[in-house]
Amino acid sequence: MDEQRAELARIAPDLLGPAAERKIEPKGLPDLPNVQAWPKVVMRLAPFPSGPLHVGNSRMVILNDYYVRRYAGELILVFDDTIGSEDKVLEPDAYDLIPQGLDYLGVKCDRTIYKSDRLELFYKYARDLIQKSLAYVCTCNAETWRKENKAKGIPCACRNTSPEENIRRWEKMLDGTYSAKAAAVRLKTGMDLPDPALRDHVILRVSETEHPRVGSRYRVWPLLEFSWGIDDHELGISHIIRGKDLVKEGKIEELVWNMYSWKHPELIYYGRLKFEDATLSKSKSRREVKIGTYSGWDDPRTWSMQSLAKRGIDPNALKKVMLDLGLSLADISISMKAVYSENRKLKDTEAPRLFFVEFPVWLNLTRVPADVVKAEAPVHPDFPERGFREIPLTRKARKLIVGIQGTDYEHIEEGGIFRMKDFANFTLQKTPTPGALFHSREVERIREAGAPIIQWVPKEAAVPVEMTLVDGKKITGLAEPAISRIPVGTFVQFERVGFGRVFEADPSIRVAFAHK
RNA sequence: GCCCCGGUGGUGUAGUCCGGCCCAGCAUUGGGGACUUUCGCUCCCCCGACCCGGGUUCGAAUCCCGGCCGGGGCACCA
Repeated sequence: MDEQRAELARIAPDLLGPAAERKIEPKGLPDLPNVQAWPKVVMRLAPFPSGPLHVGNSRMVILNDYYVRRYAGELILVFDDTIGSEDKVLEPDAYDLIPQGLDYLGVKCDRTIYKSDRLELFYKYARDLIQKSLAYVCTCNAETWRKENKAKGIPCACRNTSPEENIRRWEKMLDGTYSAKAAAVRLKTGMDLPDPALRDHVILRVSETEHPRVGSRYRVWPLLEFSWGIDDHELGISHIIRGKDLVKEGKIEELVWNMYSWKHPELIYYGRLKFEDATLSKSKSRREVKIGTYSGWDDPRTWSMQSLAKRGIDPNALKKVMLDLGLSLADISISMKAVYSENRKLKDTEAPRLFFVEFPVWLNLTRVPADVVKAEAPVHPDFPERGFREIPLTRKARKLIVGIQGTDYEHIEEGGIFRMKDFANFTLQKTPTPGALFHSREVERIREAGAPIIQWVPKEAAVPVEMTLVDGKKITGLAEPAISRIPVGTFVQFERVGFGRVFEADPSIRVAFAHK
């Protein structure tokens, strides 16, 4: 290699220079294509309001927001609230839940638009396309059309009817003569297209379903590919970043743009994203929230932005992970561990430390010097200036009892030495009424022995705490008294247990577990 | 059946367009260690990858051809 390079330097030195100086693309996300062709980068978020934003949807939001900021562009929130279908149902609450999720992510939209306000616009274009014979009203049975026409690439009789006849049929769709399924508008994309998925796709159809915003004012609704074919142009969208589940729709959009000779927004797709440790199902979440098996839209099992906020997940942790995925078209499967790792880095320094014991085994302590009436533990080990939490050691009927984690009790052998963190060293007595014998106070003794240092709670002052786990299960445990002075909303660390956020203090303390 | 898209360590990603700065970088996970009165944070170390086969070339993760494997579309859903 070096020899070759030397040889090249000898025979053609000028070839080396430019190569060496060639601009290396910055690491990270690529530039947006063809930016110079647009007066301004304009992008859009187009959620279907069927529920709150969840971790899966967040990729779309984060990516679009990132690029809009990078190019100082404009971001439009467009509720893609066409009528949907039997399994894609509009959820009225989503109109509030989605903006809440955007707030959590720190995403600001320049304006908000509702697809359901724009039906007349789509009708205008539909009529125009029909008049130009670029679209037709098809009254064939959907299933037979699929089998006999689409699959075989054979046009149906409706395709060749006159524009006048088609306008008459169009009026019948609007006035209710045609009921749902009886007729639909097809775009003349071409029956001879090699890809059957694209052949004369339906762009508007009849639905009698009531809409949460506009009620039953409209009975003809556009499909995504058509409404966006129009709106991406009408709204001046320059760049579209979305999942590759929409590439077929993108192709149909392009056909619409071509029919009107409109400039094409740049289409950028990314692959499917799965989480190894999170099952994302809006319809299931919706069901469970409705019947009350989930605590609400902030239940951890929904994986909604609300649920992450409740658990104290920093939105920047999610953003970091999502941006790290880039714009690859490959389907990927990642773990929430990546988000948790970022979150720990971001929030470890702020989290006050506390002791929490889930299934306490009560130990009767003996030979603790009488002058020991409290223990002091740092609020945060790396920041002594934040002070200490006091853990009172109150005797009752001359007994001093503390609780340790059942698993710790199991793991420490009879007579084994261990340390109750920030308190003292003991030897364990696995007698019928478990106890522990005071051994010493110095932590050095434990270090030398390599013995465990565990968390504990005093029986007399322990505070009951309910903790919601990631799987929705609620466990009840006891925390040290200092937790009573922790404000609601604080991200805390239960030492040796994990991080969580106090989301309620009255009437009792409740914590949402975040991660280890 | 017809169409489309992917394939770099366990996971994700950079590099691929414009072949040599790549015996492949980064992050995370896992393992080990330092620090530490937490199984946290921080720091250090280690394990670990270009799907396969041809071809072009002085040189291929990168270009060409052929396979293999995987994902997806073919809804009057978004």
